[in-house]
Amino acid sequence: MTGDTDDAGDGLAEAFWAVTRRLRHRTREALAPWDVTPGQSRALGVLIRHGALRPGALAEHLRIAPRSATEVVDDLEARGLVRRRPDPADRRATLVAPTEEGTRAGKAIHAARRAAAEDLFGVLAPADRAQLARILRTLRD
Amino acid sequence: MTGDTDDAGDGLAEAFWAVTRRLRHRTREALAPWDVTPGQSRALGVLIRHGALRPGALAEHLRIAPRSATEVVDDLEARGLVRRRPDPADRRATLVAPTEEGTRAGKAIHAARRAAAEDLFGVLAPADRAQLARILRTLRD
DNA sequence: CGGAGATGCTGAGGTTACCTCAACATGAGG
DNA sequence: CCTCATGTTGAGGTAACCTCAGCATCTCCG
Repeated sequence: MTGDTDDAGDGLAEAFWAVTRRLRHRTREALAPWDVTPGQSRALGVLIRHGALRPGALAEHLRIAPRSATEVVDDLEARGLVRRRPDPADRRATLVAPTEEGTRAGKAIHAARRAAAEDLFGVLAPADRAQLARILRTLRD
Repeated sequence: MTGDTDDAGDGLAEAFWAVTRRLRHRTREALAPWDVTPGQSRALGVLIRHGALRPGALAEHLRIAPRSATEVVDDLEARGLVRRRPDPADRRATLVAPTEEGTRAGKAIHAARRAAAEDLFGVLAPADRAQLARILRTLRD
């Protein structure tokens, strides 16, 4: 009953994890020059895409607890990549926004991340690349 | 120079990460009934595949520090899934092997992990599945 | 208008999964 | 047999998360 999918399914998951590991490894290397943790770079990316956010909102985007967002922001602020300012609309709240330097770093990081992926997927023939993109989109939904 | 790969490369990496997250999420859910950490299940898998191993050798397979393997083994031993016995060939060393129950749990975990992947990749048409497997193997090497 | 309760941030302190370093027992070669 | 290498583990550290409690402020309702 399952004979026709046995090794295809099995090999698929295994191969997928292997490729994931490779991609993660390259991404990590590509991000090394900026000396930011993956969590920090994710946070910076969110802030650049969304503009100023409260720590709580940032936490939601990152799917971490609000208290943990405080820490990420602390770290990014210590590196001069973001700045806290009081929220004019609510005196309890704080708005976190990338600094000039943070925006620059964030964009460079994004580019490096993309380049790392490009480097890995670059070995594929254009047709395979299109196939892969299509299949991955199917799996994503 | 890069115009022809822009959106393909970009979408690819993004889609790949999205699928990875989905797969990780399902795998985590599938493993929940056993209440073992990913690290523990990896270690158990290695021990089942390789038979008795010294902590140091286990650490190499898991790519963690030897000291950390001691901890993983402690946890698995506390759950009754592995057992330590003196290495007859070297009185400094210890051999770690799955118990009967550990072997059973390890195999069940492996099956659950495979089923989770099968569940995700199962939405693909057989031809797509074959394409994906081929492309992933290319990327892996 | 004046509480009562909700909300936003953060200090304090815990957990997990890793790490390094040093101690101790044992092995192996000159 | 003495020295140096090796295998495991205790002690203690770190990073990235967590919960809980406290304080300031907002919001709404009577």
